[in-house]
Amino acid sequence: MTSPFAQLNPEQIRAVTTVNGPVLVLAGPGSGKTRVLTRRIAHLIDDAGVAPWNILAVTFTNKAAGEMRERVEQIFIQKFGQPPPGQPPRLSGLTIGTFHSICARILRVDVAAAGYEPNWVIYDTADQVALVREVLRAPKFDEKRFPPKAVLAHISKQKNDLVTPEEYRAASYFEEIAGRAYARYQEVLQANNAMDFDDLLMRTVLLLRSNLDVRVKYQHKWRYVLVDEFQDTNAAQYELIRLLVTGPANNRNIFVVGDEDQSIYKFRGADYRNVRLFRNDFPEAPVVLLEQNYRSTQTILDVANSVIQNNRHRTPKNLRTDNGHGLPVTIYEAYNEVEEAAYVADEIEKLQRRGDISNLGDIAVMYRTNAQSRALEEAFVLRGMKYRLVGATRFYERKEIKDALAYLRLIHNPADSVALSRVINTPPRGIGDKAQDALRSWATDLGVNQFTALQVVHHGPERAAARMGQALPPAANFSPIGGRAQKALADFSELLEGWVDRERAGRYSTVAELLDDVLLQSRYLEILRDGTDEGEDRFENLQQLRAVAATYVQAAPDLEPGQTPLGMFLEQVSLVSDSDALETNTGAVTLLTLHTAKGLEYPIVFIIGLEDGILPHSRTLEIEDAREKEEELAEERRLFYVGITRAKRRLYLVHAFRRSLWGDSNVQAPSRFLDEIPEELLTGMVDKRGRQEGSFKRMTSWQDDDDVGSSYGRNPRSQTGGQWSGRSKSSPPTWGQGGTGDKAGSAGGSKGSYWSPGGTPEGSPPISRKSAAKPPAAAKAGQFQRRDSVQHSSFGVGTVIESTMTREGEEVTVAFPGVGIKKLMAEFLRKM
DNA sequence: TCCTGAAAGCTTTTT
DNA sequence: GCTTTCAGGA
Repeated sequence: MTSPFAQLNPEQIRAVTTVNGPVLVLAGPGSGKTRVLTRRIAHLIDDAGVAPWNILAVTFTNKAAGEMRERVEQIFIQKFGQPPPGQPPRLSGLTIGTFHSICARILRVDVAAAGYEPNWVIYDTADQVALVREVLRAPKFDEKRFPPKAVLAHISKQKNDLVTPEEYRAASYFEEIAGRAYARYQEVLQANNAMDFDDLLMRTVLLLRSNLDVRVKYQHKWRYVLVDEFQDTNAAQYELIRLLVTGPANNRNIFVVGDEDQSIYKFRGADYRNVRLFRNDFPEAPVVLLEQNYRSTQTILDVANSVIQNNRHRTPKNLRTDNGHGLPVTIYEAYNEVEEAAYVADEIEKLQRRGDISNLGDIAVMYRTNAQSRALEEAFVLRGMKYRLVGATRFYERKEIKDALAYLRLIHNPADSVALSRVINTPPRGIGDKAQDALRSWATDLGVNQFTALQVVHHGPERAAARMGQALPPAANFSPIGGRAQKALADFSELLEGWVDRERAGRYSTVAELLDDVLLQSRYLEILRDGTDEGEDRFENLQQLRAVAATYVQAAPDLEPGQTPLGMFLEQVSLVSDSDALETNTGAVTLLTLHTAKGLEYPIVFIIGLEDGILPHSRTLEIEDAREKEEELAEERRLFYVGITRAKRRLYLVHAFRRSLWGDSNVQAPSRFLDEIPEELLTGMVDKRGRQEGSFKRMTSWQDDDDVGSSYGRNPRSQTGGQWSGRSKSSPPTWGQGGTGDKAGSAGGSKGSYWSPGGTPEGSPPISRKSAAKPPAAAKAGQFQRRDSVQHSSFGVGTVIESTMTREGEEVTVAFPGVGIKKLMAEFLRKM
């Protein structure tokens, strides 16, 4: 039997085998830290005899948690062979998860101690903004000039720093207003029986602080705590783990792994100085440095080193590898974002042709902001190259999904005013702003939630009070709502009560059945499926949601007491993110932001948009306070560093000379970070003269007539001809339905089959009916297909990329060589 | 109350 | 350039 440590180097073995007490591992990128974590878990269980249920491992994403569990299982399979069918018994009870999911789990059990009802729900960012907006609208905040987002950011920061409304002290007028909003915001959250992401952490910490019994319970439960990506923990998260391993039991078995240089979540409250805090709080902890890199070539590491060493206040590391030097890093300046994307795509084709890669899945293209994916997508679609977009339009942020979830959330927790506001008039049912305002203020007067007020409107005060078993104040006898609005509200109440009653009675055996009821009886589907492609698209998304909902079954064995399938489903969809579903080896190029790239690796990596204003981001460059600016710049540099160190074999650094950024096209200076890379590590468009003069700015090869008096003395290259036809205003490319690139035709064949019995009242395919009512184009529906050659009177001959049916008729997206990508109505095109 | 067209605002990054 | 919000008319 081979030792589980066979593949570890001495540094790693030391980290793993120190069983008791705190350990701090400072791990460079690609140093096998995940392996160290998994080996340690295996070692604890297998060699030190620790029970799996006494171990808690915290990771940064759910995906990382899943992978870690898999890898630990793998170790045991290697040692003991395949376990009998079912869970490997050796690992049952082992807890691996994100901070948020672990907090949700603690709160699920002990939420009453935190002052919540068991059917509480989690608010996402959009819900938070809606709630802040509502709070700021209240009369006592007559200053409307405070943007809800800024106020929310401030509130969020307080929570992440564990500053309660009572402890809060304002230092400016803005902070004064924000502080008052914070207090009110927390009140409303609690009244709604809801928590936001920050609450999950803060309330758990407050619970453990105030309730010794609960704290001791978890101290006995989790005697060994491991934390990955420690540099990205915030104050609340750090306090949480401190509360778990110190105090009454004081086992101090805390094992943290992190890399200061990869801290990229400051905006979320993360503070890499937690590493220093840890050293203070656990002075006895050995510090293990992992500097050996198993991922990249030495050249890539040298580039990474040369960049990151410009940050101050860091523990210097010397990244080294035995992988050899490999190829120099390629640098390329594109004319604009269109050519940038074309270069990336062409280069990938070249790599493919040369056999440098076996699989498109070996390649990742990384960028600072999600908006940058657009040009890439267009280039990839044009070439028929498979790609996979991570993030961007996130599934759970789509309108129809949020609507459906709001209905479910409201049924689960009728106190949820945000969900109620979202669905009360969606689809339109005659409850306008006035009626909603009346309901809201009447509920406030009565001191009840809006669902209760709705029932009073519906049944009258006596029957409503009897129905709910709740006494109502005398004011309940004087409803300010009458006429049409009353009828509309009563009808809505009837629907809602029906779902709530049936759900509480356990009449739905799966969450999908409830969802079916909701979408049909609310006539949501009927309105949604209006015959447009977009409507069908959204319908398909709902089908996907339904598929997930169908797995939440009433009789599930793993349901915890007091927990319903609906509750589990809602918690799950709140805590899961898109990148969690990120599969590897899909045979497609991965497009992702530098942030989501953390923890991943690819043989070939392109980093695009390396310009001042993009990376580092303009928000950073605009900061006036010098100190703050330096810190933010350092964070941007770390982001770049993270990107560089994802690459195993080849790295491309790409920037554009011009870039269209919200409408206007601007000349872009190459990123200042590029100046930090020694020339001998680079190949491609490196201009010695320019670098001697100290700036990349002078080495551009593009001439631009906007740029009067500039020193761009050279001729523009002419290779790609008229691709951008002079001024880049020419083709602002707009794309189909907006960001559906990640869908990849997933929903199965049952299109329109279920839900259709009552889904469209006529029972007929709605598409033809509705669009037939519209003039000419519909008659020749769908006459164009991808790859068709077409002719246009002024653009000439082009190739169809996509054809979509809209209310107005067929809309065709065509690539015209030398002109660009155009979206046109079918009647302006002739098939060739 | 709802729909339409115009205007404003907007973009870092994510659990 | 795109999306959300606002104002005004049916």
